[in-house]
Amino acid sequence: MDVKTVCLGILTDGAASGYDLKKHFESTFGHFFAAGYGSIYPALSSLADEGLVTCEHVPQEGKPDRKVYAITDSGKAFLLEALKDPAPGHKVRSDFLATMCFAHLMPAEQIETVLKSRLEDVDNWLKLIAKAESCCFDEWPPGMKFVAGFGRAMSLAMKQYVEENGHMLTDSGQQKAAHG
Amino acid sequence: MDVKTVCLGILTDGAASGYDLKKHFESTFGHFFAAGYGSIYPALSSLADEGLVTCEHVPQEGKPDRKVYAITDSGKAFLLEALKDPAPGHKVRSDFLATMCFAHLMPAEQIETVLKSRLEDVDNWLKLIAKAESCCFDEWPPGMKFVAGFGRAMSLAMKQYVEENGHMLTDSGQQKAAHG
DNA sequence: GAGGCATACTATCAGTCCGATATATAAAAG
DNA sequence: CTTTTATATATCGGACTGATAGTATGCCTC
Repeated sequence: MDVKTVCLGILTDGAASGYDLKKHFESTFGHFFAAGYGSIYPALSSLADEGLVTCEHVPQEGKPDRKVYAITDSGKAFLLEALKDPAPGHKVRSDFLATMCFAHLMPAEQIETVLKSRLEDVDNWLKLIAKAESCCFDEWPPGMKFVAGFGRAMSLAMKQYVEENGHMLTDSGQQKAAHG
Repeated sequence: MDVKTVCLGILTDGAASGYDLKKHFESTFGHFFAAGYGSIYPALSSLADEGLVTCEHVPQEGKPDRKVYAITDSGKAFLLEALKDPAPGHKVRSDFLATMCFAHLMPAEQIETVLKSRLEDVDNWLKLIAKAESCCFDEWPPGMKFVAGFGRAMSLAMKQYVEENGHMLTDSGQQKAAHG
């Protein structure tokens, strides 16, 4: 499942520009599938080349043309085929956990800063999910509701774990010993 | 935090070959920071070029030389500098959730296959974490214990959410309607 | 009314990473 | 006797990330 395929999926909900797609990624997909302009624009060009989407140029005053992309029948067929993967992956890439593995090499103060920033980050995700739900929940297909709930459940679990176990990293160790 | 930096961190625990590092990534780091040979070997070459690690060639009969890498003082300094990032990220890239967003385009049977495979995957992670703990828990620094517990907490939360909410995706919808 | 910032819209590029693949040997399993 | 598993190395194309860049409008503040 690459960015191209996800763009195609979003387009099943209506035509959109690259800019629109980016906002969609930020608001709804951000917590589990990030994509920036550097992925989206090449993806759309490539989809258009392959005939999976059409591109309509909408001139605007003073701004660059809006390029509005719409999915085609062969695009829909391609998407349904891509959705047949029986075991789609779920990967985590955590600089946070990689850093914490080496907590014994860090001063306690630095560790606390990192834990705090993680909790702030989680709160931002929770707010983002709540915001997305408050605006569109009733219109969402069941899948989007499932995914939003998933994001909330994982965020809450992370928050709870960090709050209850963060002390492991700063209690009793070289850090405290060096202190007293 | 790139693969290079994590390799450097692992080498603080003793000299190792690229092959050893790969096993380390699989057993302990796998659930939050995956890396394959395609990342590890170039990382080690580059670290050696920069003088952050040394490389000792150990000849072996019938097999290619073992190249054993050890961290240098400037390597340690580089690592401590890298660990100063106050807000290291934690990213999820989930083909699973991306697929579920479009569950309304999929037959119920396919959805159930996907959910089942996710639960199996979670169980594998749990087993992997338990195995790593059973062998090394007492020797681990606090950071590794924290990280293993984190992995378990998140895996259990995911399992629970999928088990309790998976029905949302197959109950009441085009799928059931088309059925009856 | 000048400066700064947000919003709207496009796009590219270097660096990095991922997955598959290739090569070679040997022991263990079937 | 053939396949699998383990030990070890390494490369390559394609994909993705994060930063950067350009251009125009409008809003707020000093």
